[in-house]
Amino acid sequence: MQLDERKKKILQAIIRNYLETGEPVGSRTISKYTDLNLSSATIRNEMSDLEELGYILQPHTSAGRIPSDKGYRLYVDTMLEEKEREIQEMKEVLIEREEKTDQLLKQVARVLADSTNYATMISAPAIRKNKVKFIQLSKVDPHQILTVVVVEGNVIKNSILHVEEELTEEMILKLNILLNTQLNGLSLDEINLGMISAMKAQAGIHSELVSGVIDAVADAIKADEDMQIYTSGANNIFRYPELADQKKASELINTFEEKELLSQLVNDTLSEEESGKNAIQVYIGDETPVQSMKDCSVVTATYELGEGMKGTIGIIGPKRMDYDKVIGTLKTLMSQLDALYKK
Amino acid sequence: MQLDERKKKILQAIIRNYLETGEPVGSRTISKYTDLNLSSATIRNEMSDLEELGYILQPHTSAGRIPSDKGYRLYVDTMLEEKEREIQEMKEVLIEREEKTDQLLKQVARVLADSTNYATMISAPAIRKNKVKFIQLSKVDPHQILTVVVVEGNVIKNSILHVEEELTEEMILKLNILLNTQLNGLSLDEINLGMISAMKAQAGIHSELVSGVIDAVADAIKADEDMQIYTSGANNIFRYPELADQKKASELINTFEEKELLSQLVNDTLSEEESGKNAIQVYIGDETPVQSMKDCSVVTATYELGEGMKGTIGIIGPKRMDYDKVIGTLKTLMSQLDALYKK
DNA sequence: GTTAGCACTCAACTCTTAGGAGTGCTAACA
DNA sequence: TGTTAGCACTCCTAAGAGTTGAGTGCTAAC
Repeated sequence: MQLDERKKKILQAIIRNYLETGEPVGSRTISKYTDLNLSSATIRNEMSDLEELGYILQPHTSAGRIPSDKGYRLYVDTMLEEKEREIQEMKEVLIEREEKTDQLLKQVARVLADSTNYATMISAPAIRKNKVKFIQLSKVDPHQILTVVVVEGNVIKNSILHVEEELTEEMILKLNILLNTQLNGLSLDEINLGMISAMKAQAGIHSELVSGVIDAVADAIKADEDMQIYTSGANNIFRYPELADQKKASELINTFEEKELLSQLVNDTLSEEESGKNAIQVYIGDETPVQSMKDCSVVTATYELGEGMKGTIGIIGPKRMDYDKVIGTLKTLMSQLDALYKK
Repeated sequence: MQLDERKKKILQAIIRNYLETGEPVGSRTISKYTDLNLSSATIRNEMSDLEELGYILQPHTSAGRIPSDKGYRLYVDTMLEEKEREIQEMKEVLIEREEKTDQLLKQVARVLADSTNYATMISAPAIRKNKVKFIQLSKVDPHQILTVVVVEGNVIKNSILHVEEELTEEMILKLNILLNTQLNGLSLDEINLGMISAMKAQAGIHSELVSGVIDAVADAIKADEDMQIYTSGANNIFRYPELADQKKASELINTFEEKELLSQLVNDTLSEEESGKNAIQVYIGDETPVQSMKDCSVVTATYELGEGMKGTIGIIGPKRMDYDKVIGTLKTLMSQLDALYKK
């Protein structure tokens, strides 16, 4: 059996209707509210075919039909590309120029959640491959040394090291020079054991301090291992009865709180994106890398804040989410983030 | 009418039983499962009195009784002080010595949530009154100056300032000395406009840079304005049917996600604590400063990480939470945090 | 002051019923 | 051959009736 034009139209009508109402949709509804001018009986025949093809399914006999994951997939893949979206006006006001990236991200998550009524997440830009740009030790106290490491993209990381014996200013200057000349411009992969022991040798009695600093550098570069993820609008899931029952809600809420699980989503999106796919990914039902979201759909997008720092935005909602609107909104948002950092 | 010893015992029995089961408790239950040796009829009379006194209430005629807020309050205030708790063994292993305070706090929240089955929150130590300890400017790029500010308690804050014309190393050294001599040891309140303009005058053409640095200092000190709060176990609320209905759950989840609301709780706890009250606060029902928690009980405690840096821990659960256990756990935890930072 | 007994209340559960939405199938029509 | 009308059938849902059981309040007796 083939999926002809009429079947596609009917499928589209079913999905549209289901997105709106959340109720299984019957043949009579389709017959009445489309311009196909077909009787409900004909629609029934077609629907029967569509079910056989796996695009829709019946929750139980004598209920209407609801889209299957495969149906949603088709909808998202083909029907959507027909018309490039009339752009959803984003409340631009809310995104003021903010120096602090994390503040900005939180705000983006919130605005998105407010305007879509879905749950949202956003990951801070990953900086995995960045290089050391600047290292500075300073004496804060007789026994405390402040280490500051700046990596490319101006991500700053610092820590305080405790030293047993007081260091002279001169010694600190020397160490500063040593560290900067040795490590500057290197990424984490490039700093190997040989280099470290050579540096330790040069540092003489302060070799311990050197290890401390190296650790700090390593920390700074792999800061994204415990990736920062901001979420908002988790309570929106209660808007959708199919997600609001206790078991599912509890699992989802948990996923949102323990950001570790969300990072799978981020990683998956980033790797998909790297492999040349579209910047916007749609995961429907079981396609998601996060188990607890198997009853949801997730739309993710990759954004870039210049200098190759990439982050991920995700919108999590019911399978019957308004794909049109969500994808439109994400596109707008991405171009705005882009514009923001072009400045 | 007076609350005699026997009434107290019956009230206690009612509350205990309700805490366990979550179901309204009837006279017969009390008659059977206490050592009072009274018939259910007598208990009924007493219960009727207790209801008149406002300690218990009936959800509807012909249901058992449940404790009122007033009843819980009495229970927490008096019954609990009788026996100082046999200390709940905390999974000490989980609290490893962690350099990073925020990591530690996250872990504490999680452990608490796991071991109590309630939702938990923990606020990072406030550093409002701390003083500037160290300021350092360094040139990262020809046009980028890194500012590092360390305040007491070793909280470090940094930002990158953009400058139009390149500064010489010498100039930076001069600015460093100027800033450190002027600002060292001052708290935010003590840095006034007069000082700032005096410093600007001394900085000459680099007065703009000075304002930048001052801003950074201000940021560092009032970092707690957007207070860091970590939460865990929000999904535990689904364990308690009386909180798990959609409306309440949605509100609670939202409160947990938008940490702003929780900060009211933190502030209230801190101010109560400052006014000499006990270190552990119990908010029952309407007593809470956070509207959305009016169907919950909240137990909060203040902890101290040395040097006067105080934070708050909160446990949020149903009114029928196991007050005994929660308070015991909090006490243990606080002494452990104490020990941790005595080291 | 305590207790036994009894009538009464009310939520919760079960069972039944009716209604309605929707399907699948068949036969007739263009 | 595709489309349609008609009809029997399924199954969910809501509403109502009846039953059960826990629990109360009151009274009278000990």
